[in-house]
Amino acid sequence: MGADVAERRPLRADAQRNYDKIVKVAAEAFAEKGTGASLDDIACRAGVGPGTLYRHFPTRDALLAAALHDSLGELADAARRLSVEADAGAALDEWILVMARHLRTYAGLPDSIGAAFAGGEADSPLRTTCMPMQSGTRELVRRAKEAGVIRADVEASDVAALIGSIAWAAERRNDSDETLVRLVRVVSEGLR
Amino acid sequence: MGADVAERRPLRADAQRNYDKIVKVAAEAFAEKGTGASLDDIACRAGVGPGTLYRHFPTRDALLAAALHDSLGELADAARRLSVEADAGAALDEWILVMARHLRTYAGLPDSIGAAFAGGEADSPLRTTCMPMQSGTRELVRRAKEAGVIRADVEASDVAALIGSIAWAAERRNDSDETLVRLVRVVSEGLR
DNA sequence: GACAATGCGGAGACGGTCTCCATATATTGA
DNA sequence: TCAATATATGGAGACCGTCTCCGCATTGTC
Repeated sequence: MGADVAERRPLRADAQRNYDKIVKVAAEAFAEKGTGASLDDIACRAGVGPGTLYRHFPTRDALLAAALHDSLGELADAARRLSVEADAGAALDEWILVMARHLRTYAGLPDSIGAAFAGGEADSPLRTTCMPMQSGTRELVRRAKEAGVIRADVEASDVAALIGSIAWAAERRNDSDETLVRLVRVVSEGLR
Repeated sequence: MGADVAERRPLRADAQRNYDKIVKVAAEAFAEKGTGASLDDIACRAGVGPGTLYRHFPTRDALLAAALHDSLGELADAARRLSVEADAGAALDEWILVMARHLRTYAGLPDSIGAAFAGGEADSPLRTTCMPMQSGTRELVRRAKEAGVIRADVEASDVAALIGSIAWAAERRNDSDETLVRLVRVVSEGLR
């Protein structure tokens, strides 16, 4: 949970302590209540005032990005690994599944990330943090197209949207991982 | 916009007038702001107090169901027409497209309907109103399976979930109808 | 015209978001 | 060690949306 950030000035010791505590509590709250968890409540549970929370994290997305920071690293690793996999089709299939599972970390995550990418704000912290998701998808789709294993009339952004939508549906229905796999397979097959 | 309802007692004349006006205004507001439009604001625009709105429509879903009432009828017609179509595969494909388009009537509609079906409340007015969506999907999937044109390991509820998720994604990205068709095709193909 | 029965409005409680600034704490350098 | 300064804090409160309650108004009926 080392949510340390390379900022202009290092934070004052007490500020860093608060920052870390807030991120830790936020991760728990998001896991429990979904991405819509009350921010004032998170501040309270972290033992700080609302003002403190909002100075460190001006928007909900900023806090969400911080809470997601570590696990997003793992996803970037997966992207690197899969992009050198020999079988481009199988690599894409696995990527889709890994992504879909990842988007179930918190209830509402596909919504939050979808909004961050759809909204105009290009410098949204959540968007920045989730860049590996986009770039990974783009790269793996590119390779799959190059290998001729998926149809040409589908864009990488479509694949990203489909992954998000599958995760959204699975969350809505509280699906088992087994069911998620079934939904993912429909999309994977449909891309062929 | 004949949102008349067969109730135990006919409404008093003024009450019926208010009811109709609220539904009319609500349809506009939902179209403009999505399913999350402010209810107090709808009441205000309809020239009634919040209390009046909440007595007629105890929940947001109840109002949404009333606003959707008419167009849902058209959908039921489509279901009837398609369920006697000779080509069961083509019928299912068209149904998926019709449904997906319908779910874009209001921003947030897939969310609202998804929650109504996922939530425990079996007598939710939105759920009741949207029954044709579920039964139509079930029937068309049944016929397609019988004809052997779609894979056996997919449930009707999976198809319903996939349709909703496509509509969700299309809304998020503000997709053109053309793009929606592309996404729908991926799912249709994936079911084969 | 009078009297139920029915329906209405809007004040206000509640909970969430987010801001502002007087106060408190950490850090620095003499 | 102890100012002096830079930095960070918390919580009161403005704002907005939801939803309820109940004194008052309107309608339908005899």
